[in-house]
Amino acid sequence: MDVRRITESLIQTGIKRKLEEWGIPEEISVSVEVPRQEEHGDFSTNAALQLAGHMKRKPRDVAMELLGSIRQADEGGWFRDLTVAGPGFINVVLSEGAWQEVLANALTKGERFGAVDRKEGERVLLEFVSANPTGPLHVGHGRGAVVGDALARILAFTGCQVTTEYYVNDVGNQIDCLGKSLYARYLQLCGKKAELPEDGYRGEYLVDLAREFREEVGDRYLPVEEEEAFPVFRKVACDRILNGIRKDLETFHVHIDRWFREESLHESGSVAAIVDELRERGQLYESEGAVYFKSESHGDEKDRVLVRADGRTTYFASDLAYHRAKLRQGFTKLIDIWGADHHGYAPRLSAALKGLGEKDSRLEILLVQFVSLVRDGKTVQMSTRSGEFTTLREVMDEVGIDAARFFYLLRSFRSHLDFDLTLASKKSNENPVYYIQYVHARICSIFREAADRGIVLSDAPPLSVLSLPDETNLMKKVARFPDVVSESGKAREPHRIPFYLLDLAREFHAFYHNHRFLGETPERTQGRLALATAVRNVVSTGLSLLGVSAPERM
RNA sequence: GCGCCCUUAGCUCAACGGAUAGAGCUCCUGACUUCGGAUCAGGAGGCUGGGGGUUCGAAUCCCUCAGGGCGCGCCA
Repeated sequence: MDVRRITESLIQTGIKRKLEEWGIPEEISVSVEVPRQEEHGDFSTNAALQLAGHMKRKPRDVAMELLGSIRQADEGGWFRDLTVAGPGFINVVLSEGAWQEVLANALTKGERFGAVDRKEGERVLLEFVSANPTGPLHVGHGRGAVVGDALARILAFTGCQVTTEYYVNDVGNQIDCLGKSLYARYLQLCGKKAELPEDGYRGEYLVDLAREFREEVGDRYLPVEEEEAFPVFRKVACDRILNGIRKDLETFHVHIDRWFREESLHESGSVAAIVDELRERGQLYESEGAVYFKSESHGDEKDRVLVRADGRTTYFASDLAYHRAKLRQGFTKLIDIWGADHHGYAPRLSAALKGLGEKDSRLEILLVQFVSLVRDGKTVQMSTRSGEFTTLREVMDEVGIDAARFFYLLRSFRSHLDFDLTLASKKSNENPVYYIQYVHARICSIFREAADRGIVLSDAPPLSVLSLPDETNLMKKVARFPDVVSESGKAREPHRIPFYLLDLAREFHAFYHNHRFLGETPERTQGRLALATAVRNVVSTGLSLLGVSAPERM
């Protein structure tokens, strides 16, 4: 039950009737909003402002007529007050009964309040992290991981069928280079002089890995020819690093349903097939021995190589086969979450889907901007190649899972993030994550105290006693939750939820300070405990959508 | 050079084309004998980077300039 939806439909009904009367087709977009200012009511519509221009009438006059029609449409007394304000807005105040009805619904639904149960929701494949298995996850990957995971939770909660997937780039030059780097490290440990490849991976983790491997196999690969030894090292490096990544994500409570290996596309012949298909569709041509895809004609800035002069396919070819495979599995929406450094790649992929005759609107690419770490007010420098980077594991250890996830999600992923390690690791009032968790702990504490006093919340608490402005305001905040979650999912903006929760927490803490939950009249105590229950449920559900725990004690 | 993203309070950031641009942190001043002070109340802090345009209405859309980030491989 979404207050906004109910309100919106009543307003729309009223407007529609009036439009029919006036003989105006409903092509004008009319919005129902939650005003920023409380004095402007619970909801507000700009309908009259939008219509007045077309009708060549004064907005306020149009508003007056619409208002009458909306009032008529509201047969059940959902609205308490309708007024025309400012340049011609129609402001709406809901009746107390309406809010109480929502609260009752929130109590019935419990932790499913705000959830959408849809049998045939959109089938979404959400692909994220997909970091090359050439090193441990760092703080940048962490952001993509949490954003993707939270989005998956939000979409699932709002009625989508979501599958999460990690695309493993386990073939190609970079993996070859990784294998060579590990091989060099191994030889070095065996006391042999060996140089890392020019663009090799210099991180300390490969030395550790080489040591671990040598402890298992000893010097067995010392006399083996490089060509023979190399594939072994490549596989060992790739597998073990990927294993580390799996563990990191697990620790971080990031859930991946499927791990999709690039190599499987080669094994199954999908890559070759996609090249053939594009050739049949007349999308390819040869130049200087290489095969190009005509991506420029589909909106990319230039044509791209699919097959190199030496006959090997490019990463782009694999990626095409990969996305085609995803679409063939019946997903109606593919969401890819990429690091912002890959943004130039997006037009190429959409171009390719068009070239394959697919609707490119089924592909949505979200670009997550970079993360800088800040400690004690100073930026921590990072560089993957030199191996000087802060790993996700280190951040989790330093600030904790809850705080790390929360800090990642508190900002729009479309903007750069300064991750303040000093602040995030503080277990004090400066740290906003505890402000929210404290609401939950506090309410649990109230119920512990209630139990001690022998007070039990009844199944049908008298909600009509909740008539104080502070009580109504808290109810209103609770009632917004379904709308916030729904919008957060539609806009692909998880950060709206932490902001909402901070807002709710503020409202609750203020209420707590000014009123008592226990010790009033029995009816009032029942009503307030009901309200507290609803707040606790919303906080708990909201935090779970972020993958953050809701502790009973802190 | 070309392309994409960003620029909002001292700092970090919000704001579905709407009305007087909001939070947190920092700084200052206050509050509880009660259910948890990881709390609450108040104050200070802004020409939304500059300039044009569209609109009844612009932080938001368009153009332009300036500053910052990131791309522009037969790497992935």
